[in-house]
Amino acid sequence: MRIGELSKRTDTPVRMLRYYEARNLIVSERLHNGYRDYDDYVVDRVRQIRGLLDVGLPTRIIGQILPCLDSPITIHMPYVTPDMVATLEEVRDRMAEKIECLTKNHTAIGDYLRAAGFDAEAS
DNA sequence: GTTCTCACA
DNA sequence: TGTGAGGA
Repeated sequence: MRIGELSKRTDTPVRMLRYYEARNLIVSERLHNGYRDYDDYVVDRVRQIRGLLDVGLPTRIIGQILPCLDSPITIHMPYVTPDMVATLEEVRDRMAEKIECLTKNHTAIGDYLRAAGFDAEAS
């Protein structure tokens, strides 16, 4: 697919998609006319990138982490810088907080629905 | 109509 | 990262 479609499917500005590519976060082939051509798996890749970005990971670090999250899980850690470790720990903790918060609200809403007699949802 | 690259202050 | 120029 071309960049316009990828943009729609991932809800990411075309501008940012080219930016991610410049940062080596995603790759693309080139059509005869020079247009970028993306494989379907890139859609999930971009969503994963957006997810990491949302939690505060800079593209700089995502570029080093992403290869480790690829299909054949290659735990290849070339150069792990101290600041990279620090950033990851911080992000990991922030995610834990977010998960805890979500779990709490998930439970609360489930309880409410059940109490109101509208449940049917698996907890 | 779509995408491309380069570059700005 | 938004925006515009100038091409193909």
